[in-house]
Amino acid sequence: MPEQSFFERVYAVVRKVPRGRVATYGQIARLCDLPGGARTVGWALRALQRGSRVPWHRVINARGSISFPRQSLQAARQRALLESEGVAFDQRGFVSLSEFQWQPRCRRRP
DNA sequence: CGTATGACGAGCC
DNA sequence: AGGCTCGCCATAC
Repeated sequence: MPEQSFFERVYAVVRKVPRGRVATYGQIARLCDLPGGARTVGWALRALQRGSRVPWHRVINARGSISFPRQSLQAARQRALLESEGVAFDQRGFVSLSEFQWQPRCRRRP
């Protein structure tokens, strides 16, 4: 088995984020054993092809907001997808992480 | 192989 | 609140 790239590890983890929940870029990086790799997670998601099974829209930034420019079509699409899953945005466009952040049950211990 | 690139994050103003 | 700097790091070129 060839070693999977960091991107592939990111995709594997993001696929575990359940409907109606969100994760942050930094959270995904930590779950991939690369603390500080938040930007690289964004790079990985950006590289996704249309039609992938990776729920990229469930990944938002550490402040609970969408990391696309406010008025962009991408931001609107991501928000619509999240809202369709029941994720609520406040008046400023923020998601309450304490309410919606995904919390994996078990972690592997080396 | 050096430099550039980002869907980031923490801190500061 | 909103915007800036700086550190971060796997890929892209």
